[in-house]
Amino acid sequence: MTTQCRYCPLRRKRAFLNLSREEIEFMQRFKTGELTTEPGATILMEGSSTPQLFTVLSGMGIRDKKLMNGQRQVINFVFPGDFLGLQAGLLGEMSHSVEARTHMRLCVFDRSEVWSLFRNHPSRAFDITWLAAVEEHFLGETLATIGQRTALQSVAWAMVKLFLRGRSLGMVTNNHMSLPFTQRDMADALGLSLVHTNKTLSKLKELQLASWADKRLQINDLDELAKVALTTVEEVTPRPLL
Amino acid sequence: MTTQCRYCPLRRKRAFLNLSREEIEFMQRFKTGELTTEPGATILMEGSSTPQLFTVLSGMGIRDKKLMNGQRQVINFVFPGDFLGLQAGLLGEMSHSVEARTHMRLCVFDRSEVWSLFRNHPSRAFDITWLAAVEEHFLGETLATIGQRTALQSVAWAMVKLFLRGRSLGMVTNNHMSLPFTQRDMADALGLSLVHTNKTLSKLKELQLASWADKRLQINDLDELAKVALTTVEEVTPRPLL
DNA sequence: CGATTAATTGAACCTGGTCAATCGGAGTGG
DNA sequence: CCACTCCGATTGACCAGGTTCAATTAATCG
Repeated sequence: MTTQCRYCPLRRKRAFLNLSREEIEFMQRFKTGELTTEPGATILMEGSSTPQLFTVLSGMGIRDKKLMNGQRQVINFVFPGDFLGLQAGLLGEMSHSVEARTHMRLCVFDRSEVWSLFRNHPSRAFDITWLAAVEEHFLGETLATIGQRTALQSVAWAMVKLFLRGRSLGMVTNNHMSLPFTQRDMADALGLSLVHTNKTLSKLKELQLASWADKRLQINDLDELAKVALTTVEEVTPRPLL
Repeated sequence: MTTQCRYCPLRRKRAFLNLSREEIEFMQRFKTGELTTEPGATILMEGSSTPQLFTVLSGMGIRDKKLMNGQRQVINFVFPGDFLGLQAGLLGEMSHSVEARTHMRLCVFDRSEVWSLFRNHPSRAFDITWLAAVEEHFLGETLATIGQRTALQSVAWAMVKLFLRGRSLGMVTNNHMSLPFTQRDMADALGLSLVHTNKTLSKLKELQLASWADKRLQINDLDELAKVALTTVEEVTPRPLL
């Protein structure tokens, strides 16, 4: 028994734009089921072409890709509300994998319906493109981070971004939020070595800016952290939810 | 007097998918003019919200963004057929700038018509999303490059990608193509220093794999270069042209 | 001809990587 | 309940890929 879209708990969060009743009903027909996965599970595999698209209902994960010498690049971190599989849906093949890092619940859509969505529901098509543009925007920022920021700036930047994203989803209590990744995940996301990532985290803790232990992130001074990260604190703009 | 879409010289190249006559006529109505720029000109500015979208008819450029300490990250290189301004068109604001590196001719579209495009022409809307997905794919690869590849691998990778892109556009003659960027552009694209980029280029030349001088790129051994770059030689898939 | 921009080269230095060992917690089997 | 094993986190020592500084060359331009 799957949740009705109209009762979807995500829709109420201020991180997401509201849909009209009619739009919600359409998404309900688009939806073909729900998927539940355990931590560590691979939801989408690089190079594969799955018949499904997903929206994350709860839980967190990572997108990553591997190069032929075995190294790994974490593309970004997956949060509730994220739309997965656009690449497979449009290009026919995923360019990265998606792995669960916690228990996850996913809303499942049928890839073959994407075209009918474009044909019959331009506003939803627009939303998909909107999400793709946001993703592109974010990847550009990440590129600038890995390419230009120092290790300390990079780690600080990642923490600011993760924290703001979490806050927009109501996951923050008392400057704390759950961050169920490993230091290796973070290292591979920032193009740093595991060892140096660890030492950099120690330094941020020592500076009393932020600490991350036992899968929990605590931010002590967001503004100062952002300053170190060469960025500014900006609320995440509400996004469409599919 | 601007070119009629139906006579657009780009459409004939095998890098692009064919459109039906009806689709071409629609694009003709969507098109509002042409823009010509000189090398160095800024076509779109980071943070601005321009009323225009562009398709590159000829010439090359770069997309880049600056961080608050003055450093610059080149996001990628702009080729004929590229669609510019999607971010401003959808998100209302560009997250990066676009600068011309040669004389350029651009096809101009009106941003306010984007919505009508989604409403009335789902196949074109689909194409826009397709392009956004390709862009996302490419940025992921770039991320893996900057994050995981060594300097030699990175520069080799960039050359392979640029060469393949150029070849798909018919810009290659005898393993040569025009590459009107500076070493600084390349350095900022790969997150390397100018000096080290220069030395790495020397090494690739010394290895008889590729050389780049006087704005011309010459590839001597594409397969071997790709091997150094930890990648494979894959033809660029034909893309929609807007 | 001076001024500016891009490319090139050498040398010193340092951020961050590699290697290696240890620790602590969670799970597992005896 | 303890021994054993894994895995992630942590720390120190050493090292190198790549940065920074600095100087020179070459080409273009008013």
